[in-house]
Amino acid sequence: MRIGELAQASGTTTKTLRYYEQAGLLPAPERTTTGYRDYEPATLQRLNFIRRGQAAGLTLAQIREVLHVRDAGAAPCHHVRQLLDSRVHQLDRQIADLQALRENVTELRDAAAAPDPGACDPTDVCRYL
Amino acid sequence: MRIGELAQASGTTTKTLRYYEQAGLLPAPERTTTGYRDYEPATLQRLNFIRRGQAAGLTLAQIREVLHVRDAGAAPCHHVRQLLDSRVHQLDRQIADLQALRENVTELRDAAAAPDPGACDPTDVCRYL
DNA sequence: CTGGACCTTCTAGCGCACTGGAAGGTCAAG
DNA sequence: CTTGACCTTCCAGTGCGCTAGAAGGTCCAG
Repeated sequence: MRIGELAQASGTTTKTLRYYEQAGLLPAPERTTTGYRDYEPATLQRLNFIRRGQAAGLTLAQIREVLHVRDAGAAPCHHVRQLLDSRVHQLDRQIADLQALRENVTELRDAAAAPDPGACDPTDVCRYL
Repeated sequence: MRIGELAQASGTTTKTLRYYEQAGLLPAPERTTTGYRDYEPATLQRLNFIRRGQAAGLTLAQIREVLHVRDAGAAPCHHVRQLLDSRVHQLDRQIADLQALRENVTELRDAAAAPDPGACDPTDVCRYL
């Protein structure tokens, strides 16, 4: 399987595949006599795993670690469980932060929407922010 | 007011102040005869405005635009109102996205927490993701 | 044999908001 | 006079996940 095929099959680009290899997410594949990369079909599973990890908001570094655990022969279940758990907590924090921010920005916007356009203080930049 | 003083008064660093100048957020200040930057006290207001804008999640590019409107002599109220309004919508989208993601990741995590550690398919990387 | 699609490596850039460090000038206290 | 804190400019790097482009080799259909 050449890189272009794999790119198409996995819905990514050849650039990205070479980048993943260099980043340690994909093992260096066999080469044809002329130097072309020659991937095993199983690489597709690996790429799908990477995509699922990304969809869950994991970083490539985290995904790479899971893959390395797997490559070392161990079942990464425990590791994955921990990652997902801390990701949920992180999302909770992010959501709470954004909601608080939304409150503040909404207040500012409502104040700015109130009719009183002439009262801006020349010594300040803008009384609405 | 020298750059170090201003940095301390505004709770930032001299590096950041020079960066803001280069990025068009602060006007180039006067210089002493020996080349030191000599800021007007009003710069502190400007920096506070920048900080409030950042706290609302505006980018420096957006803040810079508001400042330029102000510097051109116009009241930036309308512009600020629009920025805040689109920022609220953006936050709504971000929050909704994160909440949906949280649902998905929680499901994955719960599946991973279910007791059945031996059933991993060797042809796949991890059945939990 | 030619053309075009594919492949290779390499270097460098994106956006964002800084941050670090080198090499040098200035200022004030002791 | 020296020390150390401050200031100057300039260049380069951070993290993240790619993306762009150059210069060249390979493969296959017509």
